[in-house]
Amino acid sequence: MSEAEKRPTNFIRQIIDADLESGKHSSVQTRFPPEPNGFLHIGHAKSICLNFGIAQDYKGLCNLRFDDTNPEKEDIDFVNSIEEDVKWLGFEWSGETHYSSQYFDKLHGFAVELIEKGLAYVCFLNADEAREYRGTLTAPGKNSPYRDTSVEENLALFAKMKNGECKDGECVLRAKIDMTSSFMCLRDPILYRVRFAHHHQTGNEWCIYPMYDFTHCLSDAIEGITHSLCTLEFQDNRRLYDWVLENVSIEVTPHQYEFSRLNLEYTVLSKRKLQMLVEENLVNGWDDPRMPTIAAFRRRGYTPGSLREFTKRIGVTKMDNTVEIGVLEACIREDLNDNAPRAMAVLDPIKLVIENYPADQVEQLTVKNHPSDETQGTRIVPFAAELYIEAEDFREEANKKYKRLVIDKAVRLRGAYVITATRCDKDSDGNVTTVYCTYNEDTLGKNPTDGTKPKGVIHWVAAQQSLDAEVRLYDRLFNVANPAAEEDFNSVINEDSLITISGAKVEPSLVNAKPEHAFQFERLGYFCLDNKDVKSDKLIFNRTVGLRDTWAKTAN
RNA sequence: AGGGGUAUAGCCAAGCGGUAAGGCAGCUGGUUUUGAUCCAGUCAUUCAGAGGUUCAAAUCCUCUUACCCCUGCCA
Repeated sequence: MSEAEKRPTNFIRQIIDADLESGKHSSVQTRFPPEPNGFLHIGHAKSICLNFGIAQDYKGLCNLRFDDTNPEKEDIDFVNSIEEDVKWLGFEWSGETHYSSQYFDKLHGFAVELIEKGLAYVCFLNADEAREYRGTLTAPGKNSPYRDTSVEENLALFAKMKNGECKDGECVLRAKIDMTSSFMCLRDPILYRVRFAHHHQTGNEWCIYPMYDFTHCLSDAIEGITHSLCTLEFQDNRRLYDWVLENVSIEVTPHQYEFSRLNLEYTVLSKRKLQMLVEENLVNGWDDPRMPTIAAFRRRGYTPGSLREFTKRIGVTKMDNTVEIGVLEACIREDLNDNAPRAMAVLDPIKLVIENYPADQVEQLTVKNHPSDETQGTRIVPFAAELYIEAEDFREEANKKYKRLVIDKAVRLRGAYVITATRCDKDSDGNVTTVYCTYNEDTLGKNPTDGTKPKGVIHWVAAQQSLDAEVRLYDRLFNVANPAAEEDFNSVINEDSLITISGAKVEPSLVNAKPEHAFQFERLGYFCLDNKDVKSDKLIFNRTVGLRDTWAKTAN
């Protein structure tokens, strides 16, 4: 990871610096704790880079821990995809993968300890009753009628819960804290619920499952986490996090710190909403390249480094924020401009016939793979009398601002000769089908000897030698900057978020393209071979991102 | 007066009592066989607002305002 040059600074790193200096901690231990109930998205990448980045920079460790306390919503497939995504992003977790479910025995023991201390009780209030007893934001709650059950009886009841003698939802184990607290999460929060569900890690061993607030802090403590980083909505929960650790017999090292979650314009970043997009078939799965998931960015041609750079640029604070997609695009363009080999592709081909070029001749031109990085070498590109060029790169007539092919005007064919258009053919609808031109034989690698210099450069492929390709052009999924605020997604979906071009022509060297490895199709943007779909008769390319286009901006 | 948080440029974001970093976006020029890249320049007399302390305030104090989060047997 070469981006380690300048370390980011943020309030969490400042806390760690202080903790290290004061001797509160001698080393740093973090963790990334996803629930395996969906795919990781760019918001998770922020957390991953924060946690693993801190571990790297401070020579500490970072665990990967699945927070798997809700078996009904979780799945082993998500465990696998999450591990894959973290590795792909370029991080290695400390030791084996951890699971909160590994600690179910210990957690149970701590629950028993709380009961013995008179700090937890089994409550038979149903969900509706519990809600009533809880009170509201402005009104205090009232004590459960089961709050004063004896320790002995609570122990027996909890044992029944554990032994499967209570029905689903019949009762819960609650902490005895304060039903009048202004922190709602301190109004006797639920620690355990009864759930006869098969768990992807523990099978049918348990029929009671611990809640997040009870599990997370203890899992952190068990693993020796020093700095437990989470998002802002858990700020209130920190009081419960600390309460549990203070009231149980465990060596306490972890402290929770909260940072703001990432919001990105023109997309949604909540698992629930992403799941909705998948289930309603608004996209083609979690890894549809229009999704903001790690898997989707990967499929689209984003590099791990570009995503890491993005998380570095957006920073870590406690301020609510919505980042413009331009920041993300700038990151991937910067990476790919330096590293993606160039190639030529024509998305909307029209024929170009060079009338003074020998009809049966094919030249094998040597073309640079990168305009300024010589180390990327060269490749062979065939040149012949019949080529394809982009339909929008030709006009019969145009003003001086149009720097492409116009009748009686010259342009450079990228990496080849200077040509001058002479005439064109059109179909019955008036669309240009073929452009005729002459070429200047003495312009390969140099400007015309008459001192003129063509004002434009256009890309091309040789007609006979080119390959057929399908090209998928992606754009933002939503038409509004903040789709999450919308009640109905369907009304703000961008109908042009995917444009499939089936008749593209690409240069022959692209037979060797590898999935996910982006090329710059000159003058068009960055594209990579799709890593999933395959067609026998043509290559399938995804557009990662277009080139910056200041001309399009002023033209419109 | 429920509680917990946050306010610095269009969007992110440094700053931590000594006179407003940086990135993205934008705007001006220059180079260029990609309308890309690259290069140079430009872009907050002011930090949500009002008071106060100080030689000195985005930084400290007081009040006000706006926005976000909290009433799952989700995480």
